[in-house]
Amino acid sequence: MTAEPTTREKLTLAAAELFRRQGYHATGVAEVLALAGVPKGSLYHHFPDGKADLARAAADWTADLIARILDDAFAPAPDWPQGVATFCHKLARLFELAAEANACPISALLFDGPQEGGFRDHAAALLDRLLAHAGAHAARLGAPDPQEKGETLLIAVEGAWTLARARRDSDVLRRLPGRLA
Amino acid sequence: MTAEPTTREKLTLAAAELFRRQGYHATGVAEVLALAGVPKGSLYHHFPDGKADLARAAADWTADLIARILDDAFAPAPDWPQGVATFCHKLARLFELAAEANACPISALLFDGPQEGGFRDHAAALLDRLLAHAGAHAARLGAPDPQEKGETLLIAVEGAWTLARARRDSDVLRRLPGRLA
DNA sequence: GCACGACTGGACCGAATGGTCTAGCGATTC
DNA sequence: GAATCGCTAGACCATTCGGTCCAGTCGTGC
Repeated sequence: MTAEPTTREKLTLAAAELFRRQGYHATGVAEVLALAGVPKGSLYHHFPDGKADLARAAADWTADLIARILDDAFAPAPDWPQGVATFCHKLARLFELAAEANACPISALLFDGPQEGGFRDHAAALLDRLLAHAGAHAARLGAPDPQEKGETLLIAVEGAWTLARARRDSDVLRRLPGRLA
Repeated sequence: MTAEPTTREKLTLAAAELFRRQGYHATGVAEVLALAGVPKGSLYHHFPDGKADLARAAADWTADLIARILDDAFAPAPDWPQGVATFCHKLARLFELAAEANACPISALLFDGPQEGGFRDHAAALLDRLLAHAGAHAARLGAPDPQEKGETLLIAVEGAWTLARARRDSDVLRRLPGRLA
């Protein structure tokens, strides 16, 4: 059974959703609260540093999400190219879920955040972990130059998402595997 | 001789700079004013719609800048791959100019803007013009499938800039031509 | 059933934001 | 040299922002 999400989870999810759609600075704390259905007091109980804490939690949650999608795509794949294909399709579906104004989860959540407090370094570390994750899958599947393969995938996905966003069409993401071959 | 920039130009430049570094929403009008060295009244004289107008002007200016760099790189190139190499190197230099927290000019200025008033569509149109521009160079240089070539270049540049930003190192951009080959 | 601590609920606050308004400056024209 | 007009200058304003604070509530251990 799905347990009722805790207040902390509700806040993290709402923040991740809104920060991705509108960006960190364009989103008010009140909006997050409204979407989560949680009063202000609770936020500052669970996240003493307020909005900045929320950004960190949302970034962590999103990095986990991407890592999970990465695993789901590559674990059953017979080789690297097929894993890439599955991964891109999964991302395309993720793109389509949020029809309006959906920035790339990775860049939006990792780079639009509080300017102080080492958020930037934290985000860079998360990205490096994702890169290593992708590289590990490439190595496991026997792809040559796995590190580079992972980097290329991430670069391509990042760029393709931007284009898809501009066009409001996931097609670029869907056709990315062909372009990478 | 270089003419003294007009107030309008000073404001546009300052806005483009700050919006790119920090994002639209994270930048206050006062900051733009301070960097431009212009009082508030002048802003609302030249840009009646205030910050939103500023975003449009900054986006236009940036799109022109990228188009100019594109032309500078591809005009003297003997073939497409060499043009790509030059273009990437020029972008890497642009990256290094703003040492701190520099988002990709394209995505930052085109996608982080006012939510109302068709800014999004305007930005999408600018991006399409850039794509067409790149495609035209590819066609002129006799590259096969020029439209696709242009798209691939833009996707790669967009993604590579993101990675470069995370690492604060333009290396990814510099080595992009090799990756594309 | 009482005491306690974790958590919720929301009124409240100072600061900062984007935007308005009007007085005045300086060049150009008659 | 007076009138005009494009533009500058910055005081001022309403609103919204993120954040604080404390009274109340609920579940748990005694």
